[in-house]
Amino acid sequence: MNGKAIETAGALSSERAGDVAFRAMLCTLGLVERVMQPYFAKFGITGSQWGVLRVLHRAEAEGLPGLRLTDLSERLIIRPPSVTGVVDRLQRLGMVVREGMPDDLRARQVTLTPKARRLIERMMNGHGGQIDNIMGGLSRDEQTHFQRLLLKLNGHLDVLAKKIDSGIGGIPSTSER
Amino acid sequence: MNGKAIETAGALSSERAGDVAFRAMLCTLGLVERVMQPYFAKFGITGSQWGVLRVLHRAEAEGLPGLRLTDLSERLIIRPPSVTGVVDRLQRLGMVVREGMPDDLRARQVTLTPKARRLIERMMNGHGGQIDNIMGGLSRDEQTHFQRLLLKLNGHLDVLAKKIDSGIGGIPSTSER
DNA sequence: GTATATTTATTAGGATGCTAATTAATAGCG
DNA sequence: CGCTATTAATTAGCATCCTAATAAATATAC
Repeated sequence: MNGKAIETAGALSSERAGDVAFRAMLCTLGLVERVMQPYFAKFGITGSQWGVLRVLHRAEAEGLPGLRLTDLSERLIIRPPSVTGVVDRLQRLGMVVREGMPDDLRARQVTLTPKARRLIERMMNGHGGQIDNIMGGLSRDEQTHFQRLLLKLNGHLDVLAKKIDSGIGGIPSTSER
Repeated sequence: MNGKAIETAGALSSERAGDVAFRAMLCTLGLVERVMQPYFAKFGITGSQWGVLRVLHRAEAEGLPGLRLTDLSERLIIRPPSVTGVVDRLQRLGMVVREGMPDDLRARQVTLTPKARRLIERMMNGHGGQIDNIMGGLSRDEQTHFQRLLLKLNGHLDVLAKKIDSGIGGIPSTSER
């Protein structure tokens, strides 16, 4: 039940801005994934795996030696079971380690290995160029504006998502809106 | 190798606009999917399945009785094998039919069933409200602007994606940019 | 006219994401 | 203290997406 309705985002003149924007957004995201994929493949990992490495790298910069699966779940905005899978594969690749935590035997801390740190170092170099490559369709000003709109939209979506998570509210059905 | 590196899109002040925008975008994608999923589930289908139904509905409006798998692949911007899967499940749900084409025995035409048309009718009613719900984080003007930026970025990404598809170019490696 | 190339669709195998249900450990309440 | 509720992580089962490899039919080339 993973919804990824990507469609070419042509406007039918009769449609509202929100509608077109919505479809354009899904379309954009599909394209971004498609363009990024070969890039990550060159380093032998996937985009999701890079996400984990990146978050762990950031955590280190914050002074944290590692993160629990739950922390990763929160920072990556994916559910715990999904984290388990990605971390499993990263562990198989020798990129991370799962260590039991003394003070809470339920939790496991995920830590980067030296191998992962070397990879991150290597990837960080070309990363800016790759992003520029992707975002190059927009001018600097447009990128800034785009960013502002995205962050605002994200704030809104975050509220919606949290409502859904807490079971309350969710989505107003056709009849009650 | 499906890349979906969603991360919370916080800006580290030291980062460039493109970088933040890029992460915000991935983050948005994740949130949109998460919010849309329960909505589609209420109708017993997934977002991807809705994508197919919607495209077929549009095709009908264009006077086409149905579309080949390849046409769906192009319009949905997903690879043919993925289309096969989604259509399989829609067929199992009794929403579409695969018909052999007389003039080209390789191709199969996918057509909506009356059941699908009834569902589409029903979904179309609440759909605008759902989109408004999602896009409501932005004002009308912002939505319009957002749309403009997205379409522009899409044009750019389309070029990149086509380059990758044709094997030419691809991604400039770290050293050659 | 036959051999090769391209197109259409599918299968096989891997990675992600989700929900629901489980297991184990910690917290909290009476 | 002991029973219950919550939290952390995992497992099981679906649905999507992808790439690579096949099978079948059509197009093209010589």
